[in-house]
Amino acid sequence: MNMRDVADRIDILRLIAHPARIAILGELTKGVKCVSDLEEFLELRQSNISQHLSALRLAGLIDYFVDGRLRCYFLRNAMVPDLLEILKKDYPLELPAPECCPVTKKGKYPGERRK
Amino acid sequence: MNMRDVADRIDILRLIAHPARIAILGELTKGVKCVSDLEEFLELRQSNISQHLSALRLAGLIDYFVDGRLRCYFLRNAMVPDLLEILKKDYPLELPAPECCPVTKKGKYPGERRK
DNA sequence: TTCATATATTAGAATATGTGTATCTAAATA
DNA sequence: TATTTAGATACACATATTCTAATATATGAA
Repeated sequence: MNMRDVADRIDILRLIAHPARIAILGELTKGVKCVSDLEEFLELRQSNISQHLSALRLAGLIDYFVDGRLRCYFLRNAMVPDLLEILKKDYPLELPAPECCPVTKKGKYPGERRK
Repeated sequence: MNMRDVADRIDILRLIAHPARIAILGELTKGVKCVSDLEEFLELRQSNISQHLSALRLAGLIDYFVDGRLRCYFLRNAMVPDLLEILKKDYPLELPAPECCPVTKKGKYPGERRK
């Protein structure tokens, strides 16, 4: 895992961070879906869905096979289910503040500062 | 966890999906840092770092306390470490395609289609 | 006080992103 | 062959994001 990979994954993160694309990926996580399946539960124009699918495919997150005039999309990237899970996971509302100090008030910088 | 929460988290995801902000959050995951600590290892103008910090704080991801003229930032959101971990985690290059068909080739739609 | 330091804010330009309309192609079917 | 259906693509426009430069503010030190 080098830095380039991390940069690539940040690009992927940015691509995914959109409600329609999250919804699409959520469906594809459950199984193969063709575009008209997706149209049923996304309140978006067909062309718009197609555009999102195209972007996701260019990024290598999904792919499709052809069945007659259907295009059957499926998930290709293993990071996606993990990301979707985090979006649903339960978290504490806030992490505890460092002990040294109250939040957004005065405090003492803990440990050594560099330089 | 309702839909509003998911939408909020997608917003957070979008905010985080930026190299500088990932770097900042990565540092804050290790501990409290003030702005000039961050300036040392981010190759960005001070004002730009300040802008990123401000955005992250408005979203509730981080907060700070004041130590003299330092602002000491720390992590406030528990989803962040999980996200950062995913960015570093090892994944198979590609998920297996559905058995029914070769990728981006002809195949048969698996199971029942709806409608 | 005055100065230096640490950080924030503002404004604007450049660029990227999202979406709609219209059009296009390929496959299935009458 | 002509039509319908499933889906993709092109273009235009609005909006959002990101960065730079300049300026402002607050604190501690001289």
